[in-house]
Amino acid sequence: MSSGNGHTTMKDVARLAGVSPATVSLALGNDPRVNIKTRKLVREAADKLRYIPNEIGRSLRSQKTETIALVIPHTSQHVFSHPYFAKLLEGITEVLNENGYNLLLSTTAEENDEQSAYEKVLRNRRADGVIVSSASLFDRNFLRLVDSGFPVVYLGPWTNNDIYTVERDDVMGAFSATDHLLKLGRRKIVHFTGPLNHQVGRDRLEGYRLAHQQNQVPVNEELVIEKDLSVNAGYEGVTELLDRQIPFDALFAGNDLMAIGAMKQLLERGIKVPEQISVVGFDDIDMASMFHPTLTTVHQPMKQTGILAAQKLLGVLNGREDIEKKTVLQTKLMIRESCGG
Amino acid sequence: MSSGNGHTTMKDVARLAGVSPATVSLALGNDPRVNIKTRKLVREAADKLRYIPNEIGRSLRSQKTETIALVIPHTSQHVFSHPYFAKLLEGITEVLNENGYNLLLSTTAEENDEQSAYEKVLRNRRADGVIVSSASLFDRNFLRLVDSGFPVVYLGPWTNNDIYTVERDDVMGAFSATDHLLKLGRRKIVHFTGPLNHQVGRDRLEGYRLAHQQNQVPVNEELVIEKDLSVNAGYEGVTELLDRQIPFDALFAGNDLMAIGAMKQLLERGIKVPEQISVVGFDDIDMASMFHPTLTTVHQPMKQTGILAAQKLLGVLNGREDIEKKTVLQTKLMIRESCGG
DNA sequence: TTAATAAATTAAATCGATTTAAAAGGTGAT
DNA sequence: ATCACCTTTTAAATCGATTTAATTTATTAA
Repeated sequence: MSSGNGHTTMKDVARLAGVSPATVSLALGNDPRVNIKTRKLVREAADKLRYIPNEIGRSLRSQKTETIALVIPHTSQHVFSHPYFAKLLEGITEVLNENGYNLLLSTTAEENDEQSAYEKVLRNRRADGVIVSSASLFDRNFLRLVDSGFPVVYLGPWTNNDIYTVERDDVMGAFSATDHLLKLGRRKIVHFTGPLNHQVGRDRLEGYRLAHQQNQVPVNEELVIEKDLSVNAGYEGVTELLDRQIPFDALFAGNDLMAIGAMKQLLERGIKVPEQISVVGFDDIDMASMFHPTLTTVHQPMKQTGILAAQKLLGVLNGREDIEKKTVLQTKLMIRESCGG
Repeated sequence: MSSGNGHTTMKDVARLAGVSPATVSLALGNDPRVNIKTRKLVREAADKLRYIPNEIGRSLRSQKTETIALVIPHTSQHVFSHPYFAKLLEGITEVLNENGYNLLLSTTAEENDEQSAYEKVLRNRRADGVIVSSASLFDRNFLRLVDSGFPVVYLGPWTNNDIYTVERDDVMGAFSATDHLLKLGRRKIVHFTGPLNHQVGRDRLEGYRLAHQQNQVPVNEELVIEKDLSVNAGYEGVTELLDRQIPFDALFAGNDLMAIGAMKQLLERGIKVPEQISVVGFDDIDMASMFHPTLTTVHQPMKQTGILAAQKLLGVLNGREDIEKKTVLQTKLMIRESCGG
């Protein structure tokens, strides 16, 4: 039933149909140059043999892989556990499935130049394009990738108009959260920022400052604390604040996980949310509304980000000219119980 | 600097080094047949041109892709949002990265025969092997895949010894949870099962029954309720029980998400956990200990599952003979606050 | 019937690597 | 100088498809 190692190849179909491999290729591609009767003949032979084209062979010739890579730069792998990642993946796979594309998931533990996820996947030609999840600023591997002209969609803010991006208005999101707390009369608002070597963290901090400025409330720098975006960081952040007896009446956490960790510790210390401390998060993960009190948070369209990024990349790959470089998604403050008022 | 479309190919290296492509291939493979001085020469030329072999060409010839696929059968894509998936992915990518393998993520929305994730990825030859996340029983596409002899590691229980599996002792896990509740004196224990067309759901139900049997407590079939494994299912499950005024004093949820949803609804109805109702979950997701009360649950080693599955598959691909067909991971009851006692 | 033209098919090159078998180059013994 | 043998290099086939250019077959016009 097959030629070589046990798989049905085009040659097998050609032999059964009594035509040449070239005809098979054209016929299956429904090329009008092939007689309609021959086309039918070939299709029947292909069906009978359950022929599925070998994508590797096809890729080599066409210089296309019908695959895109999602690159997550040198990470502690915990990203996977972040709900953002799951939703992003949902969106991406939905679009890719609709368009018959495959998804290669690429991570690198080290920042190793040679073996960086960028070098590996891209120059390998294993994917036609990449979606790059927000990298730390000034990663030179990433910059090299951009320079190389390889199709990239970057998830996050980018200063100039060189590359395709899907971003959130983090400044505005953080502004709305902080502004809401200020309007509620809170004046000592702690902000747990995410890592400040990522633009996300910087932008949210900027929004926090902006809200203070507009409400003519000075920022107490002691209340701005850099943390990583984990539950634990939130938990420990509150521990430290309480132990150091720093007074505060609200917390704007860099993301929901931190907010959840913080609320946990506040609860354990017998501090009432929102009566004593108002808490606001960022992301609006599914769990946000499962806690008691339910978490007020800045909603960001995570799945939509994945959808748009994938559509954008496919658009670029298909040579469409009408693709805008920058897509900015708006956030929305979801007011629930954790901030009171 | 390059031959065709802008990428450095082996021919380019050969030209620069003044040797034939064949020599380049052998030299870079460090074949002793090539003179040591030539090898050095070639390596230098390759470095100078920043040559990276085209994996597609290599794959076509070697019939290997250095890629494995994680197949998630016809799913509502919500799987991604389940913490189990994230941890699994962590484990898998860790092993793959160590071994220079790529990961292809493959899902299918439909059960469509032709386009099933199995057909697509496997017969395409885009991956050397697959890890299949627990499928619904009797999926004929899956059975066909197994028959084809394609390297497969299946995540979940399998009746015979035909295929490589990594499984949990779900029966035992569910037993320990239920037994614990019974030992606490609970007699009307609700069980929200997961979908019963999956072996997981069946096994956990079996453990639930077994515990009753051993404790000589009859099972009230009205308390066994089939639900999907979501937060919402747990929430609504409790709503229905309360609305139908079915008395119960404990709940063993098929997973933590359901338990969390259930606790949410109990809280809203003013029913105290664990004083009035004891709750136990299954999985031990990170969030389990963030709730109040903290969730008693059956721990399963999710990341370890990924690690073992990946190691097993790579072992099979490398032709190792000492790989055991079946690996069964043990669970562990984590006693926290939600069940009292 | 033959020439000109159109339609259908196929041989062969190509994509980028690997690998086998053949060729070329060296060395030492006789 | 010749032969045998070993080392090194390379030509050519191969993997499985696509596509161009050439060939074969069919159709129409004269």
